[in-house]
Amino acid sequence: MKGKITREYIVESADRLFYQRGYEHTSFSDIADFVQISKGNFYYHFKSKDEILAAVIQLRLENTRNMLAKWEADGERPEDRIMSFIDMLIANLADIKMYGCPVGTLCTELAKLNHASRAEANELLFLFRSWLSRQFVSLGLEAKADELAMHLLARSQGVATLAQAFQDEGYEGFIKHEVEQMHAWLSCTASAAQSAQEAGAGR
Amino acid sequence: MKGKITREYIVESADRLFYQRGYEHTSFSDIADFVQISKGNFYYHFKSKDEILAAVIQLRLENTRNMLAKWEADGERPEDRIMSFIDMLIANLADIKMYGCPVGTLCTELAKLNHASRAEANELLFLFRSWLSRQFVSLGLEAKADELAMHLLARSQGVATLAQAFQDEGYEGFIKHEVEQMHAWLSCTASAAQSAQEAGAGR
DNA sequence: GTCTATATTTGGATAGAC
DNA sequence: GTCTATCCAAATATAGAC
Repeated sequence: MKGKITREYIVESADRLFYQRGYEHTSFSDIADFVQISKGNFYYHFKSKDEILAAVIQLRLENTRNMLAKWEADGERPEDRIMSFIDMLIANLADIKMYGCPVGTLCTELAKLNHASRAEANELLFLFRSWLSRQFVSLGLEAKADELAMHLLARSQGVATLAQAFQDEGYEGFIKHEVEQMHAWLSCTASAAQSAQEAGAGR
Repeated sequence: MKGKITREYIVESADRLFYQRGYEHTSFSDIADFVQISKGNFYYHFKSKDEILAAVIQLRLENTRNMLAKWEADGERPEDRIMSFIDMLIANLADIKMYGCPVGTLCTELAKLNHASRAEANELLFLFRSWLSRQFVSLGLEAKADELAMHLLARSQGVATLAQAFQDEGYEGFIKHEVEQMHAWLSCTASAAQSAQEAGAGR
């Protein structure tokens, strides 16, 4: 069962390295060095670099699904659940400043490479989009749910991009400020939805 | 003076290729093939790949400065000028769907590569930021000008990222819808600034 | 200024011993 | 399952002829 462990360790390391350095800029040797195995052994576990990328994306998909399920279980109201999404920017502040959003930067890179795994990477984004969309539906905003989901997703992507580019040249507290604004936007959207529903019920 | 022309042609071609395929993923041969010169000749004009990237960034900086100056000259009110920025998303719709934002994607890539020219690429983003900031100052929003500039910049970056990732899977008219919302946000911000100023003047 | 030819290095990938 | 040794292709870069 040693193989299982090594394989997992490779995937986790590659995940981290791809995030920090980018997929193309991370070589087999980089991963092998990090995991401290020989390149030959590496190929016992993965036949190609594409294959390891596919494994990394599968791992991320799984982790993301678990995270979304947890948010779903933990958040009482839909607003609370959406808040979990927004607050990711704060929870991962340090990493985002250094390496951007792991999902967005991967999708951007694979798009330029025209890589075979591009669609799977986009599925990561889509997971967030459809999850957010469902939350907005729960808020009673069926008609605009997907629009609102895309809007919020776009804003968090934009914040991550600028946070990484400017790092500490961004005005102090840029991310926190944007997060606060997203909170405000969400409260506004949620309460508007509620009064619309009450008005509908009162008719 | 043939050299001047060739050099310029190389830089323009590299600019385009770096945008479409990414910097690291574009090889010398790719550029040489595109320009239809030999690799040997290539090195007469540029000693290294880093050097050509630097030239490409300088070209983009120059083009950006010219564009901003034109917007400045053409737009009557500050709102109109800011609108020019927002409408870039529409003007470059097709390219953005295919390749994302040329500035954002370059900054993201160079950040991961930890590339020497990273700071110069960021300067491109900074050009937009400080220009937008000045427009908000003209609107009478000195105190919040940089915040508002960063906010708008982030939103346009986010829209570009999602537009590229989802391409036609995004709901129909995603970019246009977001642009409309940015217009609305801008009108709202501008008129609030105006009434604040009038209230101040009326005191 | 432009070419062909070639050197150098790196990264992806394989063979075969242990 | 892991290693060493090696191959191959691609990419950066140089030398020298025209």
